[in-house]
Amino acid sequence: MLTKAPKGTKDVLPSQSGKWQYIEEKIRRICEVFGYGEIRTPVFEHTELFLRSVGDTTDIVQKEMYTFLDKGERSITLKPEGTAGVVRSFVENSLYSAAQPTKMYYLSTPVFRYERPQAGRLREHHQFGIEAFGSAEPSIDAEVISIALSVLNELGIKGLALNINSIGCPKCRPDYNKALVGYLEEKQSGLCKSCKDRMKTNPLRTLDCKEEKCRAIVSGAPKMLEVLCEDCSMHFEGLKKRLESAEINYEINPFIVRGLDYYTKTVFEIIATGIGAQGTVCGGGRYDGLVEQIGGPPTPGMGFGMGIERLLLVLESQNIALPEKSSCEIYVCTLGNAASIKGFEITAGFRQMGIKAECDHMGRSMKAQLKYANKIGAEKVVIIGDDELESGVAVVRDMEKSEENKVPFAGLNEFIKAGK
RNA sequence: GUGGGUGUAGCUCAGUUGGUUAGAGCGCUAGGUUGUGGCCCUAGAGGCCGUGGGUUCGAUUCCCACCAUUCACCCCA
Repeated sequence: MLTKAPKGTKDVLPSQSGKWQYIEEKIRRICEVFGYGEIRTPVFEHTELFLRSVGDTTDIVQKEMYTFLDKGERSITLKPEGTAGVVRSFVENSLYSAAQPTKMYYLSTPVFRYERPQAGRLREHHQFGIEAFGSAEPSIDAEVISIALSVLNELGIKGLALNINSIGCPKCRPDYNKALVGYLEEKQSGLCKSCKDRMKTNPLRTLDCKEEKCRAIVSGAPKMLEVLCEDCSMHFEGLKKRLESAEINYEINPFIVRGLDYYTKTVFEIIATGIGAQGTVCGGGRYDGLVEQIGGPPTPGMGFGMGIERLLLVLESQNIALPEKSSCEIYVCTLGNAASIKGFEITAGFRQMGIKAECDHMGRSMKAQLKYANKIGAEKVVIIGDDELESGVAVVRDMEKSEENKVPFAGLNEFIKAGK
């Protein structure tokens, strides 16, 4: 137990962290191009924030949060999603008083949910996310969605499906809910138990029930898209037009509703096949009432979350190899104590020039040192033994070509630099 | 929270129809040159056969429980 990471958590080992860094660099560049600035918010927030934003009837809040009392008796929760903290910060720091829109991203922020782990699901995972405040125009919806797609394209991922839908606004959704509940009540006897509950608490959620019998019933239900109010309908049309003009393929999926209460109008998911049952790599939507609900001025918002671990699963399933950095440019091989000291000095000199250099720390034989140098992918090896110490001239071996040169100690830096 | 699968070396896995010292490949360490890597050869280190209980003369093997892990449901990134 002592030497076991908690259930649903994973170490990112040095052999893997290069992939993370590569992805993160790509994402940062794309966000910059789109004009989004990075925001970092705390790993934990007041529990109240999530109750109010995510919604206290949602599964996330009801059974998945890591909540505890701190020593000052405050109820604290490890963030179960990325948006709430950013909204809180937006309000707290009065970012709404600057020129709008406010466009922000967060990267590899840890997110916690107490769930049973499975393929593509962890108790701690990491998200890249976008939040854009202040614009009610579908233009920003299209921009946010295209950021997600840019990231996926840039990484060479193929064959993902963009699903979009509109779930209306406080003006039109109540009417729809009424119509939906009316329809469901007629067919009530055929519904599963949880759908019967959902009819009362959150009827929209029946739309994405996985039960065969429910799906059959729900497929005949009235569609939100058919009863959107004028405003929502125009918004959705505006989004579609912009996606089309950017040649972004999408599918309208009236059954995606999302499990967080704050969504309005646009919702979307980007779905991968081939990484197990949890195929949603990216999900998000518009949240026009959220800022106000948290105590800020009425401010529209739009955003998404993307799971880094799921992204890595997709890359793996599509056999996309990410470029690896060369780990060692120069290995300094030394024989004996005096040479070891000189080698340490020479290694330090290389490092000061920004060259990736290593030396022996194991007191190994020359043969073993060369084996090791080969194993870590050293491009060149500088060899220093008694002869070299005496003459002040080192042997520089090119590992790939198996060629050797004699180079005076004083000229080593120049020689290596010239060879690069 | 519910259901199924799996737990033998660092990793991937054999194996014991219940019987003395539990195996392979890879990896690791050393050697095969007195100062030269990759290939090859040799040797070595490394296992409470997940944990606890039961059956038995005897359990890593059979039974039960627990734990871990994995896949799926619920839900989500």
